[in-house]
Amino acid sequence: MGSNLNMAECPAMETIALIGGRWKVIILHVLSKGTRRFGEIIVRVPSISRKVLTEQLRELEADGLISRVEYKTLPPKVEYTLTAFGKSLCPLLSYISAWKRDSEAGLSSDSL
Amino acid sequence: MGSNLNMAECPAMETIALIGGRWKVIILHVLSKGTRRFGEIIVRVPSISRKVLTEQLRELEADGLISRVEYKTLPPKVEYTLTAFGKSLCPLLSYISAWKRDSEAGLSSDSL
DNA sequence: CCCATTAGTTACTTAAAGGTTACTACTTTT
DNA sequence: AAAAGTAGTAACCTTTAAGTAACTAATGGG
Repeated sequence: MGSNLNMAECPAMETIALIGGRWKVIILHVLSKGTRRFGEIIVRVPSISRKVLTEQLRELEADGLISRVEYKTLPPKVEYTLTAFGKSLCPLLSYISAWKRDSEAGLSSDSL
Repeated sequence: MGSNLNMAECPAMETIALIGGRWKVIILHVLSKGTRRFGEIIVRVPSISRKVLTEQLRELEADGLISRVEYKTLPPKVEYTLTAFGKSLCPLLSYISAWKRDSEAGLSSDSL
């Protein structure tokens, strides 16, 4: 408590807060391929529980990265889609992935 | 336990694991300006405790992002420096910051 | 009547992260 | 003798994240 001053001054930290959840990168990646239902997401994110998936989706929604549309059919159907804001994250995630793969290609990681 | 299969397949998640610690981005930012001693880092990272700073530095060192050099003088002196691998993160952090600032510039965030 | 289906929720437990306070080591300075 | 300075450690506590298992709602099908 009382240590969030830094956050406010550090855009990189705010971004990490947005995508730093245990499963958020994978969920975002799944949704980058298109709209998906709850059940479609869960089978594509191995070993996540329904409770945790629900939590992560709610947070992503609260942060404006995804939208949730509920159809009042039986059985229920809920669709999740990246918002424009969420889509704007995709190049960033690609960049992050690419950095990791490049670093594994051995350029500078064996300096120790 | 037993859910790390995904991590291994997701470079972006591995990167987040590297820089996702509560203070890592700030610490990396401080060190991007040059070699710093423990006491110099702590005054530049407001409200971090010595214990937590030590922990974060140890993790960054274990991940190969920074190096730690201890001088056996009195009083003690320890210097922390970004490795080449750590330096390779700087452009990525800039990119992440820039994305956040751009998104705040209002382009797509007001879609809700 | 009972089962399946979908998208959850509830209650509970465990693990990890973060934080506070006090203490240590060793030498120089007062 | 006591205090200052540096870089920590140790013991302990709190908060947050994550995970498990069982349960719900509403309806169609057998």
